[in-house]
Amino acid sequence: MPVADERLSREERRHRTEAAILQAARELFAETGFERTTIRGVAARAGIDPALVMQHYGSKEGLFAAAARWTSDHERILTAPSDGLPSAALADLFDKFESATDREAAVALLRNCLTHPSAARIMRDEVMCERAAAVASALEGPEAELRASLFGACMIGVGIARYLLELEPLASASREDVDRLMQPVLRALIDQADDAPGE
Amino acid sequence: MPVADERLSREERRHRTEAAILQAARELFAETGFERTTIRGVAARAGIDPALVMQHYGSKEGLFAAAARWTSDHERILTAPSDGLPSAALADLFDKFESATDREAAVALLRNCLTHPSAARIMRDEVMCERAAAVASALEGPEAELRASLFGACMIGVGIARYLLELEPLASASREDVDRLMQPVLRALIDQADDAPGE
DNA sequence: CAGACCGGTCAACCGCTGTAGAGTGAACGC
DNA sequence: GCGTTCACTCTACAGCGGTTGACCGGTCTG
Repeated sequence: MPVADERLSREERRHRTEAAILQAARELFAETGFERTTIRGVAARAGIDPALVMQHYGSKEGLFAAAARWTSDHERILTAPSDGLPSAALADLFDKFESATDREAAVALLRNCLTHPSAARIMRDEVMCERAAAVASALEGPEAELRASLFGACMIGVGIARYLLELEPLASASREDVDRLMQPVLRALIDQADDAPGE
Repeated sequence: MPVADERLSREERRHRTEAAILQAARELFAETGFERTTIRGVAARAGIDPALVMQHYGSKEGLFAAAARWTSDHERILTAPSDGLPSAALADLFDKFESATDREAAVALLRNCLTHPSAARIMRDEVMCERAAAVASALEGPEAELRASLFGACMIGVGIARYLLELEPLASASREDVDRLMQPVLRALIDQADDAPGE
């Protein structure tokens, strides 16, 4: 008894089970991390046989790679005016972690990026690196790259504290309040052109 | 062949092997995380028998609890004047992660706090909660707790980006540069008493 | 309609890992 | 000196988890 006992075309069946597996995998990777989620657990949640997971994704690694994708639009940051950059970056973060469709995948990636090699690689090379470059290009003044790094670091910190560690009162605060309070924080990194290094 | 083939008192031997086990455990927990660290691996690195680890620490959980301790002096933050708070907090972070003795334990805790339940608990309850309270008590104006949360979030972010993900150029930047650039950032959270919520 | 095709299931393998228990020899207290 | 204690080792167990290959039954194609 796979996806449903309706009579469906092969193609349609395959598509639905792949989606079911991916959904289950995302949930478990997000909740308990890579090591503690088992193929059997994913299969059970998806209501299918463990071997089927292997058939579709090859290995647990392959499953994770398919599940923990970070779909990001750098344009939103690139096209933002310099003084709208904090809002744009925060909105991107909020959208991702409060979207019904992207949340699990984003949490799955973020939760594992400290302990799982390939998650760390994606996080470092595909997410942070490109975003930092986008931010840096928008910054003026000295040490643009370093300030962009710190910008990214603060964003990671807020994401982890709010959505993974769920520290209060940050986790329950409204999106607007966080946005308002973080604005001057991030702006401090943008407007440091005058505070030249002490040479 | 335990600690060394010298002839030592039992007490001394016990003490030395416990230290060797703890050192090996800290390194591995810090490098590869809790799940990928095996008792056998720890024992091998310490040059002793796996069963000995169990005898000393009871279980893998017990070993981790002993290895990932966060020794922090909140006084440094509590006694800091309001405008010296950023420096104090950053200095505390730097000291911990650049100290030869504390680094491994701190990395071990931080690396596992997203995937390991007890590490998450320590991080949330013992580290962040107390520190946030200390920071909040130093803040004035509305939303002190929320601003303290964000303060902590940024600190976590910098720690993770610099010492775990090792994002460049942040990871290689000098302590002084990071301190200088982060000062106005953290100060923005402290000095927001006037930007009252929009009511 | 017959044979290939393919999504799906079942049962099993095999290596690894946490953990337990019996045993050993040197250090300790008397 | 002598029995006890204790750090330490060896061996083994039991369970789990990723992965595999044989098999089944409905769907597709000519």
